[in-house]
Amino acid sequence: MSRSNPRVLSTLERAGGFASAQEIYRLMQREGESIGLTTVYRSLQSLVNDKIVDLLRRDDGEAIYRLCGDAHHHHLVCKGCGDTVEIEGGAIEKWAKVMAEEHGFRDVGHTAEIFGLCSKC
Amino acid sequence: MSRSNPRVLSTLERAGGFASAQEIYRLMQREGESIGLTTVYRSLQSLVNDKIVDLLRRDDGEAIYRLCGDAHHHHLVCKGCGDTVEIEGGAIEKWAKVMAEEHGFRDVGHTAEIFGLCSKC
DNA sequence: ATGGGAATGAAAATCATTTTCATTTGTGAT
DNA sequence: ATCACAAATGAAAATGATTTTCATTCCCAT
Repeated sequence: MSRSNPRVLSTLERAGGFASAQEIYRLMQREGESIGLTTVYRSLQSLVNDKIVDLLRRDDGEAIYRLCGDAHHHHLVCKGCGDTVEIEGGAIEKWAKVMAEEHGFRDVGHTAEIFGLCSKC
Repeated sequence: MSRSNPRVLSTLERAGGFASAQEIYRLMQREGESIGLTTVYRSLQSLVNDKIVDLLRRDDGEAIYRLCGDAHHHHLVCKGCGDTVEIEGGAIEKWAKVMAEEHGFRDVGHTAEIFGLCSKC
């Protein structure tokens, strides 16, 4: 077990709260921080465990980590600049619950993301 | 460019219409079919291009391919047995559209999956 | 100081996926 | 049938993210 290296979290924040492990590593290197890739991965894992960051996937399958508030929410992501807005998904919660019941599923969770081009792109 | 090897599609069907490239490859081997992993990947890519199968991601980032009907729809996936139900998502379409407009996004698409335990698991 | 557990990181291992490239196959023209 | 050329195939190597190994360093309580 290991605890998160605080510089990793602070770098993720500085990156706009949205980056892959590799990107965070490169960013820290560029800024002259001395850290190993292994530690970046371990710190991010631990942050995910502690539910301080969310783990999403890029289209190519690469893991991206996103700093999150406490509430359950969803993302509106710009395909152009990667800008992300946290949005509320009351409609989804209801939909998921109804669909699950209808098909006899229990213990359900869900994912929902919207992606498009933001006004700037 | 290359066209899809029909045995790949037929194996995906036989697998319940839901499998990763590696699984399809192993399955074909077990059944004595002579095929290369490369061809499996190429065939699946081409099927995705032709919109005959959907490309999703496992939690670990591995690509999974799922045979699909024509209509836009979502999935209810069992975490236990992998069983998948295609469900309709009218509520989501509306939600996505509203949220996008609200934040000035255009050209939007979305993903939404529900996962849980089916009645058998 | 000192002993032990936690943290670190370099290097190797893993694993899915893609690329390269030489070979085979299919097809159409002659 | 034969030749020519494009498409398909697959073995092996390359790539790239992530994980594991393991030896070293740090830190803290005694």
